[in-house]
Amino acid sequence: MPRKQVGIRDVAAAAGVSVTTVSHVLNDTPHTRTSDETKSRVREAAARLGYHPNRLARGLRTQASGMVGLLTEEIATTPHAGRIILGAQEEASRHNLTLAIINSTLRHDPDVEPSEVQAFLDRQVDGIIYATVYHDEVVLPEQMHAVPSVLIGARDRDGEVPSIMPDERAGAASVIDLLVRLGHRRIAFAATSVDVPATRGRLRGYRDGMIAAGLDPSAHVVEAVSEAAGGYEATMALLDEGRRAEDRPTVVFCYNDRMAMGAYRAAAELGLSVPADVSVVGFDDQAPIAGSLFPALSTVALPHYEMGAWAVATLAAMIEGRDEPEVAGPFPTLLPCPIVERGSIAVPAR
Amino acid sequence: MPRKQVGIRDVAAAAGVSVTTVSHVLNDTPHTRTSDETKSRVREAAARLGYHPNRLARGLRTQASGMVGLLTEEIATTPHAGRIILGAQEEASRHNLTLAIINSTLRHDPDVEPSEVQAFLDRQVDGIIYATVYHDEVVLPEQMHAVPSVLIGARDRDGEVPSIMPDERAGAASVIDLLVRLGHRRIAFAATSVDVPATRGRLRGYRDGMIAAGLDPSAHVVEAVSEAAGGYEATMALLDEGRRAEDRPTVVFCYNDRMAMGAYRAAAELGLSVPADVSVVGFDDQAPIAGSLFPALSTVALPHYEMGAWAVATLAAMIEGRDEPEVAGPFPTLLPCPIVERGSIAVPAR
DNA sequence: CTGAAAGCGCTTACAG
DNA sequence: CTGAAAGCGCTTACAG
Repeated sequence: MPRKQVGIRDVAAAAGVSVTTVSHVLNDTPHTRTSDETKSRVREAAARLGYHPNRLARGLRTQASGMVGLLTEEIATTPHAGRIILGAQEEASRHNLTLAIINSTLRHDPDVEPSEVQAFLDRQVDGIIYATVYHDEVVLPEQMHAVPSVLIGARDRDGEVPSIMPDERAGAASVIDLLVRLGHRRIAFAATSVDVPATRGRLRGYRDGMIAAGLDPSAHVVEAVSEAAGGYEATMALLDEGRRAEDRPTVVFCYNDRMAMGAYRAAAELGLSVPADVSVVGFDDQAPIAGSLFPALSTVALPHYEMGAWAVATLAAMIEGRDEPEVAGPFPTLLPCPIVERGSIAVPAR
Repeated sequence: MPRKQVGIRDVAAAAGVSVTTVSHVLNDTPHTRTSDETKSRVREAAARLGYHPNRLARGLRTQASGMVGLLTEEIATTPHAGRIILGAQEEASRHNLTLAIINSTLRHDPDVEPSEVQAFLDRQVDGIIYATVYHDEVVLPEQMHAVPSVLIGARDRDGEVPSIMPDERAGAASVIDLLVRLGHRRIAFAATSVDVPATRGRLRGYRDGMIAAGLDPSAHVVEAVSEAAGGYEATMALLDEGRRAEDRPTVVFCYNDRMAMGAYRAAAELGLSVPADVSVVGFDDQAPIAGSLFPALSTVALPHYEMGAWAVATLAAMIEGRDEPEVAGPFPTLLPCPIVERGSIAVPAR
């Protein structure tokens, strides 16, 4: 069934020229003159025979495989990994690169597994992306320096590798700014205690925003598990602990969308309407929650697609030896997390 | 920085043998005798130099790249694509294959884009997987027959290519069976009208189950959009349209988990408790909904990981020329959709 | 038991 | 303006 592949020699024979000429014409090799007549004969023959250069052979010869490797940490458990892959893949296509993927199992130590990097190097990838979401700082294995590398979601402990992270802190602060401008003053934060970059950044951003507005950054902060159940408990504690209505927070800003789901339920049980009685804000813009709640959840989006695309674009620049600004640092580059306004925010009742 | 790679010649020189011998030893070539002493000298030299064979060069020589290509339709919008990729990748690792990924844009016509297949063929992939979720039948481009190919989530119109799909129909029927055994009789189905394989299969399964139990398969079926809002409306219509409690369905089985989310809200607004007053069942086991609702949603899981793994395993068998049962057909192979029981089902109140 | 040599399908100095 | 030839790093008949 795999009928013999047509090679450059077949094209050369059909066009009555040498393989050298075919290569020059098809690749538009610079500093090479070929008569227009020969060129069109070659192109016509290539098209007629359905010739497609063997990228393996070309890669061996040029020492550039045209492949980049994406190592994702626990792709299965990170709901947004798909968008990182999508961004990386589409950017790769634009650079005529192919994306290879290896899933790395989640580890407690932040070190990248050398054997997984080696699998890519055996394939002669032109560059490697390591994408993590659970560590803020990782140690890269020696081999990773053999080719251009970039990091998504973490910082290289040795500071040598370009990296990019969402600016969770600024994203959280911008939420407070928006709420304050709407007239809110008693803005609660349902935090969580797991020690990952996201928890620290979002809490800091909340505090930044509160302080900038001259509000007490710790009056309305509670901690709970980062799931719907935790959001429920936190919201119950925040809204129901015998407070008079005029002391009650007018907004519950949740560490993530799952907690916001629990906040909705708590509000409903307390007979409070979202957003008329209490506004709710999430973080992650996690499908399908954000759009499936009623009212639809206002939240902060993570730039997953953009990080994937940035990683490949940066790699491409490094591979081509271009000195793009993103290659220069300082690292990590921080990407904005835009607020996605839906129906769960209103001006405070009083 | 990319210090010169060590090649097979370096190993040969270090071990004092020919490259032929190095190749034989490292690959355990059959029908080849090499003295144990030479073998260990070669292995030691390879280890000491950190030699890793160039897979590009080997692929060119053996005409087998060791890569399989996964073409996914609109990975970004299918929440479970990640698990297909994970299953495919882990199975690929087991076969010493590398997974390359290209995202295909969603089209209305069910034809695969030839240029995307060609991108893989240019890379000399040993096999191609096309994964779709929106079409039940696709037309494969001519080129796809150049290498072993398999289909996920759709059937090849020409019936030549092995394919696999979730058995949505049997999954839905098994839910009815479970509910009937618990004592339910008035089992409603919140259907949807979009014409994709999943909608038809699930509705058919519901009917199969109802008929098998001697129940009326159309008394409690309503249609709505396949989102939370549709589930809310459907459930409202089902539970509230002036029915007496003894006519009211005791279960709302929803086309998908998003609709089930809306069903919970409707029940809450009607003052009905899940599952004491009404049981709710979803379909998809879509993270993070199923586990974030309270009570946690009983639903039907889609075997995404398994389909990804099956695809690569089948491809590997075809590539190696083995006649595994899965290569024989008939197609499509149907994979079971297991029920995931959580807290949203109870025995009916009366 | 071991090795010299051809060749996979390209690109690229280099020569004419 | 065009082509002969070397070589990328391997594997594999084939010979000894």
